[in-house]
Amino acid sequence: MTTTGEGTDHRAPAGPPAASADLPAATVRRLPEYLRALGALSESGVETVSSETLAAATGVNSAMLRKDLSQLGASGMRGVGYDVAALATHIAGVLGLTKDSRVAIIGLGHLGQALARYPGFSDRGFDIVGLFDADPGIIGRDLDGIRVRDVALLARAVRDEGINIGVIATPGAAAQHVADLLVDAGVTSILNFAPCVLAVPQGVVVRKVDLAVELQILSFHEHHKTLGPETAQYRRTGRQSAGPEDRLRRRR
Amino acid sequence: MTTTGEGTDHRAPAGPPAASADLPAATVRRLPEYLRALGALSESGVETVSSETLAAATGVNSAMLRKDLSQLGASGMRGVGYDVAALATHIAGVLGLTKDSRVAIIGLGHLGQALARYPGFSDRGFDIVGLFDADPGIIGRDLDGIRVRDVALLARAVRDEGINIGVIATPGAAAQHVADLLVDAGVTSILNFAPCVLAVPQGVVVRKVDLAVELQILSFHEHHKTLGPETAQYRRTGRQSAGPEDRLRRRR
DNA sequence: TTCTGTGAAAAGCTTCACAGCT
DNA sequence: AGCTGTGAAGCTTTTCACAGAA
Repeated sequence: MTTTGEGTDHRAPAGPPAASADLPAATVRRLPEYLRALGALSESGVETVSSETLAAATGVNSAMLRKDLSQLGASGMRGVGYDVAALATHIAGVLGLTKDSRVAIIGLGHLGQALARYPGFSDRGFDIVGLFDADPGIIGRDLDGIRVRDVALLARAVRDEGINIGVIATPGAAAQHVADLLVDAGVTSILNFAPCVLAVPQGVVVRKVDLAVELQILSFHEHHKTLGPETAQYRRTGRQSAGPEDRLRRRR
Repeated sequence: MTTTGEGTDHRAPAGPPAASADLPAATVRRLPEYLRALGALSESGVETVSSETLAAATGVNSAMLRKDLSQLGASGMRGVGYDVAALATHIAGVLGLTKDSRVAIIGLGHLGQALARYPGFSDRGFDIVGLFDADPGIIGRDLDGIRVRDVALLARAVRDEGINIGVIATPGAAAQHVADLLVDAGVTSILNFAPCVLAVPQGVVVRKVDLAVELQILSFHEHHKTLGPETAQYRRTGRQSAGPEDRLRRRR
């Protein structure tokens, strides 16, 4: 996503600070991983880290990590590495995590409830400010201090409460309707857990997570393992060296 | 999004018949989507479908769909399209869904419990046969008829009960240990929801789903919303999921 | 010396455009 | 006519390999 043939030929000479907008999609996908690994390092008291070490902690190639970071405008110190704290701050800034996002979850079946209570969201700067469902049996319930409201109130809540991310955890049949409500109310970022493709206008970003799809992909690999004994080469999963760095990771 | 340990495959030298093994990773990722759309079509009574229609239902380009299917060895009828039922059967076969997989979920916090009850798993041929946790307060509980067992019993259960997929939904700190248990017991397919990179031997496929990562990617796009929305790229409604995000696009 | 930043090459993925079957 | 199957082109992502800063 967001790719442009950039990277090398930045036309205007006097390059400003450096655009962190318009990064390659593949890079953006990896930034949260880097950020998480940096957080772990920071908690261990590490102050600087080499691309090699950080790459190992995130499962990528070190050259790619360096390229990602340089595209971001971040910079390390040759011969030394990257400053853990500064880099984390920089990445958080690029990801827009400096201000908390306001999230609504629509659909509070088992999955929606689990998402509502998932500590990883609030831990990483996402405020869950609205829970909505269409089932009268669920509306009015309290989940960790947030009351579930009728989905009919969604549009107003989006506007009044500054909600800018919608998480759809409804059954597939309701998902498009909910997406329409969100989009009409002005939400332009949607995370969709329903097993269906959503139609949304340009400018609205939808990311889809389908848990069953993940299992089916595993099934494929499982099914084809018997064939080509060593034709398929799975890179990266293998450990390269019981490096001293990976054993650390304590409390989140 | 999300993925880990994808194959970088080098095809075997001479390609005899037409293997459905060794498909490009990108193709494999789309197969479950095709299958879902075919299921929906089938329920609507549709018997044949064109690549254009099926592509629209899954949010991909029709040429790509055709290429995916031909790589699979499936074939349509020129001038007509694809037989819905036959194609669904074929894809299910390639994905190895003809025999049910046996799944264990380790870690039954909110997320694990939601996964244990997620109907999309059993609906699509995944039997959840084991639930494991380390917390005595959870061990012994019954979730939809399955009793949560002590994780100390995991290895034996894997062997005795033919478990071939492990789903890790523990906190990050416990995930590597659980992965080691699974691998030692012979599991070669792991779905990891814990926010950490797992080290596993070659041959073990790990897919990672990190819900917070998805939100952070949305945050990035939300944060960088600006300029040039004048690139009509996908007709009609927008695109879906981890699709191309484009913007500047030179004309040729 | 160590380790970053980056051209250049390689690999992979997607789209185009059209030949050719039904 | 309608639609598939596919070579070729274009684009993106990854990896290599090394110049050069600290």
